[in-house]
Amino acid sequence: MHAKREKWANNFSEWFNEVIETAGILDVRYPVKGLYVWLPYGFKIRRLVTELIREILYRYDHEEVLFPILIPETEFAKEAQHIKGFEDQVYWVTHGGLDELNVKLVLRPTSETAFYPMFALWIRSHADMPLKIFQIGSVFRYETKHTRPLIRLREITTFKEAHTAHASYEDAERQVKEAIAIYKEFFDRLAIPYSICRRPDWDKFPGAEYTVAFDTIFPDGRTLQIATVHNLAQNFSKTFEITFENIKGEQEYAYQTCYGISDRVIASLIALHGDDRGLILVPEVSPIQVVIVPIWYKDKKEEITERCFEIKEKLEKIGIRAHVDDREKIRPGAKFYEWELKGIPVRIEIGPKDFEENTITVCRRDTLEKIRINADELEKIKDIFAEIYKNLKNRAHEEFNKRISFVDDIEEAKKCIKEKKVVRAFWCGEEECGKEIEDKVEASLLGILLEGSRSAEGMKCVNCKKEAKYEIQIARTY
RNA sequence: GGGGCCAUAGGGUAGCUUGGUGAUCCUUCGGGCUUUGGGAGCCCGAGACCCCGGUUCAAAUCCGGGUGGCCCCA
Repeated sequence: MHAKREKWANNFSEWFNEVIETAGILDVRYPVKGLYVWLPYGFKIRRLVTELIREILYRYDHEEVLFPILIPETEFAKEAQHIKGFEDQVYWVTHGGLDELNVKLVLRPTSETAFYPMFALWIRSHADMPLKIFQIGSVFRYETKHTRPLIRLREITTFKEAHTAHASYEDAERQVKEAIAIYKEFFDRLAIPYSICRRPDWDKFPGAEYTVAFDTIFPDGRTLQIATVHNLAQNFSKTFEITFENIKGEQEYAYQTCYGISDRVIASLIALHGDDRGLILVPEVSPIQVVIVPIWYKDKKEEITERCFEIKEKLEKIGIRAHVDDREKIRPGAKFYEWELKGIPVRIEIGPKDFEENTITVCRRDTLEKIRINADELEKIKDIFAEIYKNLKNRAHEEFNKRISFVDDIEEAKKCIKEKKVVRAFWCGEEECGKEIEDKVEASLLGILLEGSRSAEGMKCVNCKKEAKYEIQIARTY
């Protein structure tokens, strides 16, 4: 059994905005368009999510750094494709006090042009590589489209970007695969389903040789790009003079990759697991994993409260983040709704009956199922976490798969898109034909499916009917 | 990229056409008494016309501009 998902399914946009505010994630009333305030509860989720990616990146030998937010125009404009891709969406700092600056500064929209002049100084020989570093911080983009909390921001506050340099193209290719593995683990642990596509050339990162992207599917049928991995080859190293002495003693340009994830992970976490009662958090990133609500009864009040705190301590001893909600003015029912809205995976109730019989009443947020267990069997809570994770993951994957339609006719593709589906079809690989597909179905060609794709052998292109080379994914996007 | 709608207490609304003491129900917050196994009841209290300019004796209301929000189409 699960709580209803009617509003979530039918009126997603409203549901999302409401939950973000009422659950205490963001305050959207900050007086600048596209900028929002992280509230304490949202900030805790954000911290746990960034800790998770940090842990994985460290395990894969990445080192963390922090670069300045301002980039001089002279560096920013060096790479022709890059500036072309970003010039219409950067914020400029043009003045220092009343003086006009000689060299204007951009608020970084991404940090390649901040990192790479330093790479040129740091890298001297093949022994300095692979160089793998990352940072977590804000980037700024002057979005002209409709801004949305966590989805389309003017300040992306949680941009987790990694930059690497390598002594060979092969090693950069290996790094692309490693980055994909890192992101797969990250999203898997958050129970977020995704597809992995190689973006078409006309939609790759400005300055990259190619771009691989992770997309998930939202309840309204639109896809959301949640991570990208770029092979930069030698494009940036040539403009930023990042050279190294190779084994043969020759100077060579470095091979580079970069990859990033934004606040959209948290948007997905909220959107994909929630229901009409609010959030449902994956236990690993829930600021409170177990909330304990005392059910007071006349003369037993103090003993029951005491028991609650004993349980909390025992839970903390076995590594569970627990909280006792002992607010006096709010009745238990109101507390239940509030913690459900916030997505706390497990609630424990301790009332007079539990007190007498040394039991606790355990309620799961995902299924709302209530059971009573012995108060000495707290290890069982960990099993319940595992079950919640598994259940959320299965449910999200089912939703994801339900949204995908396999199509071999362009009219049918158009129809499916209209019905809020994500389309998979075969494609000849020609750019002209690909753009024609986008025009015809009024959606974006997300790219060539890299994982879980069907063989294109003997298949025909969905549009031109010539020999197909790849399976592609087409969708309306955020 | 194009078009439309909107802004009044923490949230949701009425008032605006026809300028004249800013109201309402539901809610939020503070205080008090009774309560507590799924959103408690009663009493008392707090809190608002988005910003800048114009018209006017007088602007929430009319006019201009700005900022912010939402929706539809491409």
